[in-house]
Amino acid sequence: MSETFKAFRCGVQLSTQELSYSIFRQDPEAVQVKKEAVAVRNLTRIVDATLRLANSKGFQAMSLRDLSAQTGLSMGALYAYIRSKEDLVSLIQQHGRLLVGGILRDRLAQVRDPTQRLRVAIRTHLFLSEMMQPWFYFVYMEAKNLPERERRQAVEAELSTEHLFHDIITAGQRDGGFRDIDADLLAACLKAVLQDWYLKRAKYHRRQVSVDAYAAFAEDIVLSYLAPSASRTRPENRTVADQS
Amino acid sequence: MSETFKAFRCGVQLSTQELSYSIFRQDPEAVQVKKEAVAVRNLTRIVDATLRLANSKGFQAMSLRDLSAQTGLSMGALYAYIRSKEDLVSLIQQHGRLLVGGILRDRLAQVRDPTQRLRVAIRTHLFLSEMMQPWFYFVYMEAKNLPERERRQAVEAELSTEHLFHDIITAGQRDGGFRDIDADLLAACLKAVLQDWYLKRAKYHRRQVSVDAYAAFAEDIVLSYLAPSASRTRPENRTVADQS
DNA sequence: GTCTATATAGGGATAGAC
DNA sequence: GTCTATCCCTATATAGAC
Repeated sequence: MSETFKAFRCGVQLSTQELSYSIFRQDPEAVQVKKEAVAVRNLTRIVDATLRLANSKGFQAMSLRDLSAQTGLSMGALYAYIRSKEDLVSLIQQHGRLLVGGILRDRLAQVRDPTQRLRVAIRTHLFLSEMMQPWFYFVYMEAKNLPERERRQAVEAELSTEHLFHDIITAGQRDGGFRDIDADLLAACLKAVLQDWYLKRAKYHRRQVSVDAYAAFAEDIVLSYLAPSASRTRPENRTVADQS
Repeated sequence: MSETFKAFRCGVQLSTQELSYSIFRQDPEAVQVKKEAVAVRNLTRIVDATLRLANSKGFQAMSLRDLSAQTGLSMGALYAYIRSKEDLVSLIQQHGRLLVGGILRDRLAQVRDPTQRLRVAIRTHLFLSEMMQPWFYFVYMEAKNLPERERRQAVEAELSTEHLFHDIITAGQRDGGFRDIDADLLAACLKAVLQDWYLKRAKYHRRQVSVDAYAAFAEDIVLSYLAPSASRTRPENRTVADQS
């Protein structure tokens, strides 16, 4: 049986606090405040407020005075944590990608069978975006507004997860019994479906669709499309029970 | 055989010029310039430049000075065509929706069979977004930055096309032989796949995927998922030839 | 109808006290 | 480490000439 979101969440260190800690550790010359406890606490506030404000009105439209009000820090204090407004976007994107990418790689390293790899890739991607929805939404929406260098990194990161899907599919076509379908297009569409989960999260929440249900659906549509004509994949039994 | 994009394009009046004409006709108190030829020509320039600039750096980040430079109109002249920067977004969204929505409705009114309706809905949606890609991209990306009232209209419009897909699917489940699949989820995923076409257009262009090929793929994956287990839908024969 | 010149506000960023 | 006060620039929007 596949892992549920509840189980997944317990085994993973991923939050805006982790992100802030990563910024504090790796960019010491960007963060002037040296006391770890204070720095991480306030950085976390800054990151959370930035995601909240930018996701509701856009990053450009969010002023540092808005940010100052939301975090409880003064304008001057903000600049003890960031070098500039632009710097803030870069840090959030960069370190978030570091965390998320690492977890996805770790999870997949343990699986060999193409069908299982596809299932794990789908679920992990969805679960990560569920835990960090504001970050995923932010990166997607603000990517085009970044300076050239950062923008290219964002596009590359996105393509690399698409290539991951693509490689799993072609591997399955070689030796997993998958049908001979355009792997490029299928990977792209799968990516689009997974992205919809965090882009339209409010809609799915309103309809009471759980991330586990969405994952099961995504797996089913892709795997049954890839399965040889005669046999359709049966969706796995899933317990709705909540014990993790 | 399904209609190709080339054929579709010939039978449809849809462009930023049509959009500008719609603005000129319906918002006479917004546009101070009264000579139709001049007004529509300059409005078209303004709309085109706005879409270009906003889609590359974001609407907020685009200044009216940028717009002035791109259109060749002075700051003062711009204000003979729009009441404010915010007004500009509203007009573009509103009138675009009017045009696009009308065409989609017209096309579907002629078809009864659920399978054919689904095909036509998919193709029409893709073809419209192909003809007006900058507009679709703009509306998607800037929706969340709109004032409350406009934002709700944008969300409603999006949900209404999703409901359209939903209704076709459930109709097909009643009397078209479609499998009993969660119609809500499938409609949502189909929408996501169609949106990916205009959101990631550069990627598909680079890979030389034509809109006709993408349409065929989208139809195939959805219809084969809905088809009863035994029989898979065969993709229709498609000519690659260019005669329209 | 279109231009130049200007009013006015709000933004990012910094200086220097505490 | 954090605050207040301030600098300076750019943005939207308008006035008034042509």
